[in-house]
Amino acid sequence: MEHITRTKVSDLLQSKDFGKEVLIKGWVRTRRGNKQVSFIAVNDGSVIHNIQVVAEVEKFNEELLRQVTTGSCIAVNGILVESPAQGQPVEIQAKEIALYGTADPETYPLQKKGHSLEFLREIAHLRPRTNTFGAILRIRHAMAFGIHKYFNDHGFYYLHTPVITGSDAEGAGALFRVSTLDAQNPPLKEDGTIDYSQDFFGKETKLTVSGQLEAELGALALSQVYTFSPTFRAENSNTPRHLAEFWMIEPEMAFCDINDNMDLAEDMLKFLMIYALEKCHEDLLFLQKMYDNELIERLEFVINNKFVRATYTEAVEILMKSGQSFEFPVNWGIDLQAEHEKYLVEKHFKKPVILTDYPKEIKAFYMKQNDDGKTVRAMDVLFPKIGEVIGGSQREENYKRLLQRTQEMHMPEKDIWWYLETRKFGTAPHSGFGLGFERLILFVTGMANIRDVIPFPRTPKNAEF
RNA sequence: UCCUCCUUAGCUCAGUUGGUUAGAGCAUCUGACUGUUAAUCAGAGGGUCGCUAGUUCAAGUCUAGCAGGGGGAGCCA
Repeated sequence: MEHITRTKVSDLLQSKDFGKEVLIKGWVRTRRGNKQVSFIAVNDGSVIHNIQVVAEVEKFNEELLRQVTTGSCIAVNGILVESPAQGQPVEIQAKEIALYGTADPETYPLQKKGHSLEFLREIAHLRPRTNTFGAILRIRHAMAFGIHKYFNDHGFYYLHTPVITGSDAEGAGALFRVSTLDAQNPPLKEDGTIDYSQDFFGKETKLTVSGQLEAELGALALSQVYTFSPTFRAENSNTPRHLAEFWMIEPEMAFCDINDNMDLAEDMLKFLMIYALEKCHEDLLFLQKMYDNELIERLEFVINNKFVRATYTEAVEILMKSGQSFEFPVNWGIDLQAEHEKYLVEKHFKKPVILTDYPKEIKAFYMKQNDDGKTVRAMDVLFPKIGEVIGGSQREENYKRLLQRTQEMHMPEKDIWWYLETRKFGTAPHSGFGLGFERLILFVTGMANIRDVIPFPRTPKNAEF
């Protein structure tokens, strides 16, 4: 059996080496047939399609064939032939079948027929074996690889930012505490509060919500860096667009203003859509057929249209003149709600939109203030269907103005003295943004729930697997 | 966290005004079929109706609480 090397199913399906002896290994999707012949569909995850193994029943041990059931794992040695039947270009005439692992058909939860996505979430340990999750996971890989490729090709350095942080500097939401103290009986200070000076790091530490502040430190030395890292939010968010643990991509560029920043965001997103269409065409076709019949059209739409750029103030005017009745009334100064963003993207502009120059009160302390004294150089990229996919800004590089904003927003200086020092020592104009990786994957796969685009989702009340 | 809907067989779902022994399709098992494609055909097995309490002669069905899940909203990426 092991005298030749294994070939991946993806390679065999394209092969024209008829008559050649091959070895495949994979998981059985279905077996059907009659007393004379068995057809075994085998998938090894290399491609969405299965390879059909044809076994003449009389040549094999009856007990062995009986155990080749949906979900079992086998190796097959045989001859690659052109398939005489419709449905597949090639198939394997089996000479030898080895069984690596059986799967009791009475208890194996995956059927050959479709399952609901909700049910598959309950068996996340097995759902990678479905066509849907095979496709999603291959696309997810391609997008991760594409992101590294894009930044590498554009002269960015991949900067590894810490996952454990001692500051809540970005203020992006509730944090998970990281501690080795005895939760039953923590050391207390005289005032009854927990004494974190006795904790592992000698201070209270959390899981990061963003690598941005550290990415800025990198940009102010290497000019162009990016992070691609897990981030954590302890918000009790129960929506199809939020995870407690998700991956974020954060480029940060010195000598770069808000317009350069927008150009980069648009160019990178378009590159990734093109990359997906090129590298994952069959998986996208499958997802389009099963879940979202406008998927490829939507990806091409993003590629072929220039993103609309408008200021927050212009957007507010459009919304006020729209005649729409919104649940949240519109006036200058409000944070735009999902319904407002949806109207702008899907009804008014009908294109991806980048909004800029938001009121400083609703944006983070580090964003560069405009000369009007009211707005900051923020930018949000809004996509159809999923809303905000990117949030970014030009950063405040002026030490005094940044310090003033940290004080106004009650940022503890002791936590971010190092960040402020970059503005004291060789400061430079710089910009960056954050891209939620799973939101990107939602858009590229056409999936509706973010729990279905990450292998093992972490959400409130759910850390199984 | 708020609003709303859902929870019945392994899966997807029916189940009438509360009323005898809770149904279907698929899956599984058995059998038939000389090349199948979500194969087809025949038969069989499979259920503490999410949990707890209550109303009632009687609860899958009505009420309350709890748990889990979906959709919408907020927080955001």
